[in-house]
Amino acid sequence: MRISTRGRYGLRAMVELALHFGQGPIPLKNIAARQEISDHYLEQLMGSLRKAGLIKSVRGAQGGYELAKAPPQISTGEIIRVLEGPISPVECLDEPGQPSCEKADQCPTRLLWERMHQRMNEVLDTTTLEDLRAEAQRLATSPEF
Amino acid sequence: MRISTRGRYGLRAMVELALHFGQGPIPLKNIAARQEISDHYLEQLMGSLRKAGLIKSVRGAQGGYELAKAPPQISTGEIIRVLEGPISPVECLDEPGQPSCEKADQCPTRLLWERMHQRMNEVLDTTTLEDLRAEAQRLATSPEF
DNA sequence: CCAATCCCGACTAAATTCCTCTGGTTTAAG
DNA sequence: CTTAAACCAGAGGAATTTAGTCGGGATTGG
Repeated sequence: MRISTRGRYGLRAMVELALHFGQGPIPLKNIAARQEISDHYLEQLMGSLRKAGLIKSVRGAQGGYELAKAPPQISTGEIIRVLEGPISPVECLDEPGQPSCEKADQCPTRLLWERMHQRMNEVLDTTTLEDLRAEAQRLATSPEF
Repeated sequence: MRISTRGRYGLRAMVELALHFGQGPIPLKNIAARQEISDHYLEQLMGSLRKAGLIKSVRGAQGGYELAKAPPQISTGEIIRVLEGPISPVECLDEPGQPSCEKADQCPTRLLWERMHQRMNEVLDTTTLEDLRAEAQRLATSPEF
């Protein structure tokens, strides 16, 4: 029941971009170094985030990545779902409309999974990148109290 | 981000036991057949549930398994955690007190993981086996309306 | 006794995760 | 124009986890 490194690293990279939002592109190498993530691996994650339209890339020398939208306009749900796929405790809840399991109408445990699913996604959709950016700033400015 | 077959199958078996609570031990073979789970595999899961004190076993002919407590006294959290281990989106939240990561004080993403962790476990701890037993009964008695 | 049933540990095939590696293409700066 | 910084794309592979299988042993009611 874990978020994998894709989601964790990717989210950290996004927070990093949020901290420098509006300051032009940040090279991947810098992010990778600061977050202690393998360049090549992070490159894969950034590719996914770019294809999803959450970040923009600038190629060539002096290039890098930047957020495609302002931090308050990006939910952590968008980020995590791009990197991890649908966030649900069981496969049969992946597609909202679809039952996807012919026994769904007769499945008592579905009640529990639906409750979990709802809560998890509620958190992801109401927490924005701005929240994490602010938290990062708070931690950096008042570290020892 | 999924509950594995251990948790899913084990929970279904527990609901089965809840439906027959107070009627003496149910043989594993019956549960496995009704839930379409491999006997041997389910045996492993029942072993874990027994060691955790959630079910009692009766050995020998006419033996089987039964709940160790009444359905309202068993939370789905107890069941799932026995079978899956701690339910948390990231490893560093496994131990409640422990930070378990030396950078925890400087980790902005922790905010998100804590929120998710709290909600997930809230659902697990407030949903009881009785809730699922009642749901099973409801689904069985009014299936087509 | 013996058949039904729980108990236990070893093993394994398949899937997933977490990367690494190679070889591009694009572009700013000198 | 050349070079080097940077992004891009996809193959591959080691380690881990998952989802079981298998074979036998222990207990007990009839």
